[in-house]
Amino acid sequence: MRVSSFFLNTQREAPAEAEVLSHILMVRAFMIRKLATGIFTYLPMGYRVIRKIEQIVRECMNEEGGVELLMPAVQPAEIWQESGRWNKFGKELLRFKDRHGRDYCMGPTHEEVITEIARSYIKSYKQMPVNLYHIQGKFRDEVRPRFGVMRAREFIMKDAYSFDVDVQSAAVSYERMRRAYCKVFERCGLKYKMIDADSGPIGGDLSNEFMVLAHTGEDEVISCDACDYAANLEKAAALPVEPSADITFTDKLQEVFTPNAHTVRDVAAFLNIPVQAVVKTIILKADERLVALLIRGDHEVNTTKVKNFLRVPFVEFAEPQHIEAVSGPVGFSGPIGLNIPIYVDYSVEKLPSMAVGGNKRDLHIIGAKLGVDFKAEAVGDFRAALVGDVCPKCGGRYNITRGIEVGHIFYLGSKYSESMQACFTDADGVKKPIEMGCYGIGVSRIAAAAIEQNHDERGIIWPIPIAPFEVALFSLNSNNREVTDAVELLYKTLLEAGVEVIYDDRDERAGVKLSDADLIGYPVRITVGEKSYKNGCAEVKLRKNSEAAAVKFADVLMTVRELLECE
RNA sequence: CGGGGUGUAGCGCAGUUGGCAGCGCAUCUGCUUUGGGAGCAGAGGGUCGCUGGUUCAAAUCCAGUCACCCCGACCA
Repeated sequence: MRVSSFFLNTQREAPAEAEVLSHILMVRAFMIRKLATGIFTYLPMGYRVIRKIEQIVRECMNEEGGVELLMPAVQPAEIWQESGRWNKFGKELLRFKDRHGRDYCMGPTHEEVITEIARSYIKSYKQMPVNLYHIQGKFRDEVRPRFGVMRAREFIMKDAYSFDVDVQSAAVSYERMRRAYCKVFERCGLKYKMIDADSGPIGGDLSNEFMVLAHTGEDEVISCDACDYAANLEKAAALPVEPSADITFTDKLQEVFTPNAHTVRDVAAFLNIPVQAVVKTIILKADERLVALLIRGDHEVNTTKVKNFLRVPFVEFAEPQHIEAVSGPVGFSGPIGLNIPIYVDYSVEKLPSMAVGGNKRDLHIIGAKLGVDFKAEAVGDFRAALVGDVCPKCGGRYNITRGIEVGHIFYLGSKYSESMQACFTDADGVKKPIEMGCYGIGVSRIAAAAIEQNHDERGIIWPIPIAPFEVALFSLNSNNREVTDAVELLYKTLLEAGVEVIYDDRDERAGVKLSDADLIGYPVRITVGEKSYKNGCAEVKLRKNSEAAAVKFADVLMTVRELLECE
């Protein structure tokens, strides 16, 4: 490809709205253009990257038995009503009506569509296992799109769905996808981590996320400093923590007047005890009922854990009027005399006694004991993990790093097959719901994540497998006919050899071409100037290195091939 | 949806006692340049987000509205 006949318009300055580096660089390198909030055009340079990523995904999926199809972006409301998600999904689901007044939505995901297909055609155990996937534009009306294509409303996703006869077989399908995903991210040249994840609103039991490690990532990843355990903050186990040895605990139950003490910190300061000896009583709304959760003052509640423990669809903090109805004024709730179920975090159980709310304004109670002054419905892990917590696998300590979620795999079980009646007849003649799994990769997000991970002050440094072009070629003296002819010859040679080369044949000064090549981040750069031409050489340089090597014209092709292969 | 902020040329911005709409980059023309975003000379490009109000006069003051960005609850 010649730049003169390509469509390239690099920018020296990015729009002020671009905050993160990948967004700025993608705009400056003329890879994307915003049309509306969270809605982008992939310009030719950017689209080449997307296509490269798609192809890697395709190959890895096919290797593990995936079969590609293409489902529509617009979906009718009926199937969403059937699965029960038409009302549950929230405003992220962009709904609209057609000219006849029928309800439709832009597909944010395709469980409903694929399940509708599966139930129509998969009738026998002989037809499984099967894994269907497509790569397609999704639309989610995100509350706050940001960071360019990192969190766009319209984005390109690969989603796959597996269908199996039983749990054992589904586990094999899940494992194959896990393998395929690792291969995808490795082939894309990304440093990533597979972590345990909560399955979220899509549902199911077993779930892993694939995180690209980057400082600018939006997600927090817990990882062990000693072993390979890693988990989403939502999911990471928080083992019981013993109270500090130097605390003396009061034995005697006693009411204390605590004026103007509204936060745990205030109360601890007023009572002159450590924050960890003050226990918060949090009133939660779990589905339709209220429950109390006891958690140490220095810990935070993880509502996802509570939700999973109680096996309810959602858990949220109760409204003030509900809190007042069961436990007196907000800020003074306590477990003693409370007549809703009380759930206690492991670390609270370790406290010999504690300070708790008194269920009256400005009143706290010290010396309260679990099992004596109040009873727990259950004890469990309900808090968010912290840096320094003990790893459940090996006893090491937790670190927190940031990451960008580029892939997520779920075992769904029969969630959709039951609600949408996708059943098959098994070998024993019994009708059973199909066991499903679903597997997503954010294709457009991978491009952004790769930039976050691979760049310098000049621009992008693409990993070779997903670079828009492998090689950039140009003359440093475009006015010198001999030099230019030599470059033309090199261009022809590389092109005929099947190397993905972009030839910057514009009538520009060397500095312009060099800057553009660095900004766009082609992995290999070949230049010829008057000096090197006299020596019968071209200068070959890797984007990530600072030094160029002089290579005889006849050896350029071989050198390039070597570089592309071993890098 | 709550809190904060911004809308002036393709991009980055300036524009306060209210008085001819500006600068840099980019674009076009010519000459000179040509190994890391060239120099000089010239040119084109605007409904100052939109609507209404105050005023002889509004980019500027007031009201409303829309769009966009940043911080919080979602997700590939």
